[in-house]
Amino acid sequence: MATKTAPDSSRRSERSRRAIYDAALALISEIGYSKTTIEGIAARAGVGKQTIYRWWSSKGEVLLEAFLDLGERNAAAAAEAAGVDPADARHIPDTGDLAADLKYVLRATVDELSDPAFEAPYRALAAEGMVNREVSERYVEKLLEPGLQLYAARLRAAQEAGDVRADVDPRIGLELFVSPLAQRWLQGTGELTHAYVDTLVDYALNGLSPR
Amino acid sequence: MATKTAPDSSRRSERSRRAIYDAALALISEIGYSKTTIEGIAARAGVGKQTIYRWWSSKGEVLLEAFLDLGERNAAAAAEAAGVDPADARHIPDTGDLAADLKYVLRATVDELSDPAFEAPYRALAAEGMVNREVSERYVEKLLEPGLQLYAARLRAAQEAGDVRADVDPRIGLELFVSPLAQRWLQGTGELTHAYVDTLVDYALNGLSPR
Amino acid sequence: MATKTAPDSSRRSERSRRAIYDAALALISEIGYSKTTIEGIAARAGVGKQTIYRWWSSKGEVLLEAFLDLGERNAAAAAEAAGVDPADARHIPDTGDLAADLKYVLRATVDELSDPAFEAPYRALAAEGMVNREVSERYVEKLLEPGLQLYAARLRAAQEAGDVRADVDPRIGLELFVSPLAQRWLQGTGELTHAYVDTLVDYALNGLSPR
Amino acid sequence: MATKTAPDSSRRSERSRRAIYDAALALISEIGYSKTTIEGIAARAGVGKQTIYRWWSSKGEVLLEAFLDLGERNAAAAAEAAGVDPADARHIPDTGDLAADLKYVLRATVDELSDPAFEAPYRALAAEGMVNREVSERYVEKLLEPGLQLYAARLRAAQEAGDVRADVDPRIGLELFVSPLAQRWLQGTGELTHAYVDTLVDYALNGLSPR
DNA sequence: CAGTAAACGAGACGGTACGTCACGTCTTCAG
DNA sequence: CTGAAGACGTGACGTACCGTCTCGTTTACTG
Repeated sequence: MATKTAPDSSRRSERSRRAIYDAALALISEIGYSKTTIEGIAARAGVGKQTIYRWWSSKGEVLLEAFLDLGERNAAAAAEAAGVDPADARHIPDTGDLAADLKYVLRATVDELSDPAFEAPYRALAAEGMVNREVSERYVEKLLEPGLQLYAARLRAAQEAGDVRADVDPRIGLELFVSPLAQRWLQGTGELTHAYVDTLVDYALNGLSPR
Repeated sequence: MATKTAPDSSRRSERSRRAIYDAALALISEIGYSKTTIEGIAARAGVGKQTIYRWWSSKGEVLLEAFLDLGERNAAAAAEAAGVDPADARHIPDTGDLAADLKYVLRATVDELSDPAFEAPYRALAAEGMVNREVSERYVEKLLEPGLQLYAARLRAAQEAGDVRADVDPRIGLELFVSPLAQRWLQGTGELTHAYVDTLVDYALNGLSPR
Repeated sequence: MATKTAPDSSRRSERSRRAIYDAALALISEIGYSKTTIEGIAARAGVGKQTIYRWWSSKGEVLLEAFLDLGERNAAAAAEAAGVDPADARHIPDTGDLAADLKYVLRATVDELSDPAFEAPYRALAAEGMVNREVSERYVEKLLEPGLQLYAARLRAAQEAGDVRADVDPRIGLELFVSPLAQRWLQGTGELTHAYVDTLVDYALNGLSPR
Repeated sequence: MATKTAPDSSRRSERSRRAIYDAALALISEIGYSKTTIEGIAARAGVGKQTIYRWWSSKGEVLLEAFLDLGERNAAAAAEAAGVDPADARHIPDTGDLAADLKYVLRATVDELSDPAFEAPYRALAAEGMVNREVSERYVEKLLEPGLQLYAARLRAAQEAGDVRADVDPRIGLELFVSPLAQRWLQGTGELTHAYVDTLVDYALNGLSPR
């Protein structure tokens, strides 16, 4: 006794989905999230508005999926280019030197966050997630958590190697260097440089108190 | 040949300002930021739309000022209630035990962030700030920075007492416990409890590596 | 290389046609002509939209045919019920008393026009015909003209009997009592009663000037 | 306890009203009533849609008022051009020869109904009135009735002069020549010529039966 | 203390976008 | 290989707000 007879996803037009993702990302980069409208996305994608409303319930959802799709395609492309198993592509290196490994990855993150093509949609998505419960959950689950898990895994490996105290909770420990970076980027409370993340790693590993 | 003949702020109606702040905060709590409209604020405040547009340029600005005003009134009320000089009201205590002092303040912050009356507008403001340059700057300057300065000051005092290494940059050091809290709250990446902030302070002060 | 590969009418589904006629007439009675949609007819008839578009080019056409079909079925049923040759069924009686015969038929027409089941679709059809050339022609040809011919025939018989002046054009003469009735019904310029049509017949036959 | 707080008509923009009337009539002449949209009228008039919805509730109402306005302006212009009191402008002449007077006026009506500029909107209005109760009432009251009253008055004068039987109801009598004309025009059941209306008048005044 | 200029409440205006509905066409899949 | 089902591009619907622009009406300063 469905009220609205859900659409039949097996008949969905792949062409339209692609075009909508592309249009959404392009518009957000060009004119910003708040000026991007569903009508504008539809027009740019050469698609009827109803085709968007049929499959998504809000602008935030479209953007989230577009962004996830972009991430997947990028990851696949990167993995392919490197001739690497995609499953390995996003690992944090483990050279045995924990500080060096973290600094390497966080420096790369700083560079990525400074890329204007990435920044506009990612920032918009984060803001939407802060205010829209539904987007928030999928955002954390699909985008944020997987990244954090990598850090947690690296910290656990370090614990086994004796480089991190055994009683440290990795899920909290990683926040000492990840969250400051996130906050500076999101709220603009400070500049993002390689030196800054190096300092963060040093402080986090060694603490602020004298040894 | 003035372009716009700026309004004469000496003639501004205090009554209207009050009513607009109240209406804005009420609406954001009741229906959320994105459903709050300038027209709605005006109607609720019993005010003409032009009176809003005369003094503010966007919904974000109205909210920001309403929120600052709320903070000031709360602070003044709290100080008065405590019979304390308002200038002292927001200090971080210095009992000589840095960890205890930080835990005390951060636990209070956790409680404050869990207050629904505070949460909706504050969160909305943070989200707006992430996306709107103008709001962002005033938000950081007026709301975020003053709070961070208090932590920085406390850390500097701790350095003089030898409880924090002399080579630590207090502005970065404070982020080790403040930013994780902020991120969990804004992005919902974990729960906010007193135990959590206690752990944060311990990790931050003592580091993750074995001593 | 046919342009449109016209549908093969020999393969047409009689079941669908019936269902579409029924659905169309039911919807027009229930919700009115302008709120009746092709999509709605298709859904109600349990038929694909294409099945409608294949055989009719507009809502007006569907209605027109549905109505013609209804009329035919009614006539056949009435004739059968009366045990009469259907060809005679729609004749205007000729008792020798022209005025009485006309009054009899026009009174029946008044009753018919007051039947709500008849009224909604018929009125919608008339309105559509006033604005849509294509519908108009078929409407006049199939529905209006046959009725008018009956009056013309009766007037011609009256001319032979000497009850109507020989120089009168029956096609114009009949309008004196038929058109006023039609206008009152269509435009609501006056009430429709048996007394009214009696008066019309009297005036038409005897004229307005003193004799 | 009004649900919608009716608009303040004293603040209404005369400019917009004019532009909307003009746009509506132009569009109906150019592309027909059913293809004319509120959006189209607004665009053509250089007006926001809401300005139309604020003052009218349907396309039919806009057209009706546009048409009434057109009629008033025409009448005023005609009266001025003729140097005549506008109150006299629409009288049916009374030369003492009833048949001649009626033929004169009906011939003029035929000419008017053949004017394409007049025809499209007038016909659309009549059709709308047949189907839309609200429009219908105002249509009859404002457009149809005043015209019919003129004929009724002329017939009453003829009764006093002894040219029409005293027992004839003028409101019904006039339908003998007015309604046939209306029906031919609206439903296209026959051609409209001067000869036709002459015949109508003759039949109506003298009846169809031999004298 | 009147005169007057600005701020005010109200809300109409030209617009943009919303989310929904139906159009007429095109594609898929079951009988 | 027909026909129901329904997704698609299109475009109008009627509504909500936008930011601007008059309207009178307070309100508070100035002469």
